[in-house]
Amino acid sequence: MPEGHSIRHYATVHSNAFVGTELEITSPQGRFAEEASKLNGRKMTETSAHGKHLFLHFDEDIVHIHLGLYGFFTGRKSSSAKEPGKNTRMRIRNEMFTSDLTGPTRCELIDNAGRQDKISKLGPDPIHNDAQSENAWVKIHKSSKPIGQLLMDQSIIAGIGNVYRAELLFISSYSPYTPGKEVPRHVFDGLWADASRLLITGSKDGKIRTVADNHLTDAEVRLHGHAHNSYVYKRAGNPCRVCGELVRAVDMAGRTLYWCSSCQK
DNA sequence: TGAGTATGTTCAG
DNA sequence: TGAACCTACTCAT
Repeated sequence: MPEGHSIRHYATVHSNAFVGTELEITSPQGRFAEEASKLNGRKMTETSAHGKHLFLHFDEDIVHIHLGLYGFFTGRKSSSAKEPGKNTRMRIRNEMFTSDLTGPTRCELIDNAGRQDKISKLGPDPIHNDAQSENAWVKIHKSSKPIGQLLMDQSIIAGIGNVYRAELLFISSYSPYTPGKEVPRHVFDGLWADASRLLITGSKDGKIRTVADNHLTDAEVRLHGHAHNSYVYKRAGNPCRVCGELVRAVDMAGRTLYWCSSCQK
């Protein structure tokens, strides 16, 4: 589920497993083979994340990864790691841990200037304690595009995807169709605070969890930890957890937006 | 077995 | 705005 929370999660996992140790780096699929051979045998020095972009640092060389729609990492103890599949773009391995990367939109070797360039095109990331929410507010406050579209724009706020977009707007009881310039400051502040809280919670175990316990059904409570619960995301045609009205799915700028027209005025 | 779908980005027109 | 990219999974045939 590659929204900002998973990227932060992967940054932490790779930092804990690999930083400071000598690594075996390969590209079983071959599409990262040249770069992998340059990194093979070296030490990872740090990891960082901004929005949906992950950076694995090897001194001046940095692996920039964007998972896109399908990309994911599989992590295992090296003692129990299987042979990599033919689609494994990159395998990172030391004595203790093995991480396989599959299906990323981007996996490339860049330098620090390249990393700065990527980050400069992104808005503030609510998962960072020192993020400047003011920069996002200024852009939203000037825009006539609907807030549902603006929240997904990575150059305004980095890290929010379709799931968090739908859930954040539901939690705020706000209509996704309100133009950005008509969104009051206190609503924006609430959205930002919730985004920050939910992204940080989600990054701890790499899962999106947005529904308060008192809004879960008994069956879902029994499945807690296994079920993928949401208020509105992918719940089109089902009754809203709060008011009972049917959740809607509509197209907004090419992406499916889920919302409750009764709760979100 | 094949079609359809998905948490995203980029580029051509 | 639509297509392309990339992979895994579900569902219908």
